[in-house]
Amino acid sequence: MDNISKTYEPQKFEREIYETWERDKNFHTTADRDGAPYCIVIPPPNVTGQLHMGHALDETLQDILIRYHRMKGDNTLWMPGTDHAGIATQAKVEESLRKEGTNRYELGREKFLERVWQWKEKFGNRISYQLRTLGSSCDWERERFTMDAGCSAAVRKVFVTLYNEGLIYRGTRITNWCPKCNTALSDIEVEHEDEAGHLWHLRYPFADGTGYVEVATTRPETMLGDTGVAVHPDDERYKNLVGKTLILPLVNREIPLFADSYVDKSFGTGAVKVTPAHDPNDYEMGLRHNLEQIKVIDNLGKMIDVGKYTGLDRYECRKQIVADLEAGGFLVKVENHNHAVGHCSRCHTTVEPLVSEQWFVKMETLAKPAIEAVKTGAIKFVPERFTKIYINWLENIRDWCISRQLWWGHQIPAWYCDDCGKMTVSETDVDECPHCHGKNLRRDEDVLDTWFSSALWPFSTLGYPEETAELKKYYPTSVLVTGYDIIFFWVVRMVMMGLKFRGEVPFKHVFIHGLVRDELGRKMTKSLGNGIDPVEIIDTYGADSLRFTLVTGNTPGNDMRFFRAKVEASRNFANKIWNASRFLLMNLDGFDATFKPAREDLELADKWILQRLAYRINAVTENLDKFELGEAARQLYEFIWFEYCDYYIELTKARLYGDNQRAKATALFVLTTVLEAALRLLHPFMPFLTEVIRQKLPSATGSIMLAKFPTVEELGDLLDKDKAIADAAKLILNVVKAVRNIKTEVGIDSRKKTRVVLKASDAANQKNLSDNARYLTELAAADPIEFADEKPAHALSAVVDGAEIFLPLEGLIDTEKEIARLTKERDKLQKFIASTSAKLSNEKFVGKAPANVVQAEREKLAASEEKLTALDGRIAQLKSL
RNA sequence: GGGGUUGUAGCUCAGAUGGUUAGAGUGCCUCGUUGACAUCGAGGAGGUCACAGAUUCGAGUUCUGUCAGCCCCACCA
Repeated sequence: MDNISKTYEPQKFEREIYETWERDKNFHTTADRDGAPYCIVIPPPNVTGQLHMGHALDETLQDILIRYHRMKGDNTLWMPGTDHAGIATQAKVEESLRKEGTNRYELGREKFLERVWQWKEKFGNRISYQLRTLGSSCDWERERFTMDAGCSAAVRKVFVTLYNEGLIYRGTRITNWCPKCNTALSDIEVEHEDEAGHLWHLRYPFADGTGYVEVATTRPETMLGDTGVAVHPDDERYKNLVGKTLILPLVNREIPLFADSYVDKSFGTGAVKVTPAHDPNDYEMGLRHNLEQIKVIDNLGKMIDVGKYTGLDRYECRKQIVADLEAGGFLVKVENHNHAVGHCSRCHTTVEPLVSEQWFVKMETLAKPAIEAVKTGAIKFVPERFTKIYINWLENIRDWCISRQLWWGHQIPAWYCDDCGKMTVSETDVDECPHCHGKNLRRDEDVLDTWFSSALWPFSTLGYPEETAELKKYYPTSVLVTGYDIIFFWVVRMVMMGLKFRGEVPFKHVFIHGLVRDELGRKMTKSLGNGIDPVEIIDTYGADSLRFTLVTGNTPGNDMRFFRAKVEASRNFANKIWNASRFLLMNLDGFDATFKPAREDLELADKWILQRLAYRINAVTENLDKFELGEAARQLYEFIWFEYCDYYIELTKARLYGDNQRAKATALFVLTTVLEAALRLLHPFMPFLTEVIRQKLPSATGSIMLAKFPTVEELGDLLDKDKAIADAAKLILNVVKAVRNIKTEVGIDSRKKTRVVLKASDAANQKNLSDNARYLTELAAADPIEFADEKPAHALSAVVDGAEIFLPLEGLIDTEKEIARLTKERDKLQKFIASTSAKLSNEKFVGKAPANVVQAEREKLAASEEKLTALDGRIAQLKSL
């Protein structure tokens, strides 16, 4: 036997074990291998930085599913990789440039991209290291990156195809613009937040001097770009005024008063100033009424072409405009007004709607099949409630702005000819205009939204656009594991692209998890400084402890709170397993490992633990198949700690320390068999611990991660399914608990040997107790044990289903207290009997409830009445003393 | 404005298809180092399952409403 330390010390073996697995290529598979395909593509972590606790959860869930299926014999592939995360990574690198006192424009595009690639190398490696630390069994030989050659080829092919089919188009539109990131954004990259703002009421005079119209606005600075004022066509207040001309204050531009049913009569004054160049609604109205678009805010959020305001920041300009309006007598009043304001999801700057030329994906035709796929069940969400969120979003989708004015990303494959002015979109680079054969071509400088390449991830990683063996074998993948926060960003787009380009859904299940929050339930963020580094947790408690913590104590799809006390509990569980194994190994030392007991060698305890094992195998398997990973983990916790350690190990000690070699060998065999199976069941959750222990067991060969996942069938003859075994065990354990209880109530050490007198309720129970009396001695220090028909008067007592228990403890018995204790017990029982018999005398219950339920109630009642009689007799006896 | 979700022991949370005398971890109290484990063992206290109705023989579990918290979506200036 190896020396095995007294406590669980994961730092001593986790790294080495992972290296062994990787060296032995245990993570690797090939398409031609046997087994049903099981494939997960990793949600590629952003190369912006290192992994956080949310990633640790995501990867743990995936690794559990992957390891489970690999052990089940499936041809299992976990595709790893990382995402270039265009805007996010670029922002990080720009920030570090700022610290060096330079910027990307000074560096130039080429040099800047070199810097980003260096960044990518650094954090990409860090992420791989973290994934390994966590125990992730991904196929590293297949690691991918959203900007590698293969993914780039996929992006080009998809872009060109969609363009040729008219599903990608270029157009001038009003889009969300981040003045700080200096790029367009898609709708979902804008986060709306309620802000306390103001509603300014302004007077716009009529050109003919007949008075004025009062408008209300939350953004007075945009008035510089106003080209009209709109009212509702049915608004009586304005009906006769529509068509008149107004003079825009400060600017003195003539603008029309017109009617549009978009306007809400009940809001503000019922009159809206219209700024087509800087508000999406006004933009639409502007189109309907042929209004001029006057751009007064530039890409950086500064005012342009507006006289004395030119060059001012938009908020600075607001102050001045308000002051000038007030001075001119145009400001009527200012009200407080809360409203939703859009912010850039990356840098939190207030988004500025701007008119610009961008590339879009037409969503409607792509969205329809994506909705169908979920409605028909081709894709199933777990938990199911996310289906609704997904469908609802897709049914209200708008075109997707995919161009970004960034440098880091997939550059758009479009070229403009300076000679003929025509555009060419091509999969391969273009150096000659196909229209005029001119050579003066400029490539579109924009890059694609990072989610464009992510959308192709399930098939680009499997080889697309090549028709590879992997693509044939593993697509559609089995399950996508991700957080609910990126359903819109990523899941829907993968489904759309998968259906469009493969004709099949990209995955059959979407397993959604929640966020990992801090101890107080707050999001872990950099600004709060409340993030916990998974690697730090792993260093102190081990990866297995972290994994177990992340997967237990919450329900799929719900957020979880993370704190160290939880990890400590998991670590203690690991330590428990460690020590149970240590106990076994110490006893196994020098013993014949090839011994196999006959069925007759097994005693009650053995049969019982094997029954429990069979039960847990089923429970764990069923729960894993339902994605109830936490429940599966809980089953194992209970089995190992409460059944295997608390009872079974204790019940083998007499045999292990006794002289009967065959009995000892039998106990060791069952101990080993059950532990080994439990380790395999637990392996997906705690891969390192289970590997290191199993390798020390004499029976095991090879890595546990390639061993078969336990089945009830493998127990074969050892498993005795007789229900009498469970009943017998239940009686014994109930007596054990009762004896222990009495002892501690009167202050006797539960391990101090005490004489116990038993009175069984019938012959079967009597036999059971006497056959297994040794167990009572081992678990409750009942010694000697006697059987009697009479109730000893001077004794402490208890009643369980099937037996009365007496502890004749002369000198320790306070009769009054004993009566009180038993009376309390009696009253509780009486209450239960009252409610149960009421239930049973209710004809409706007996008539309508299922027969088995009624039968169960009858049995409970009978047992309780028997117990009550015994208790009453006992109390009477004590009172007569 | 629409949608989702949560409200169970001091704290963190489990409790499919309605039927247990409602559970775990942690914390608390009492006791315990005879050879797996004090990262432990034995025992105990602690909950009218947010509130009000409804359905049912029976509801923590289904439905409706109320209150409270959280989240997502949303172009009322």
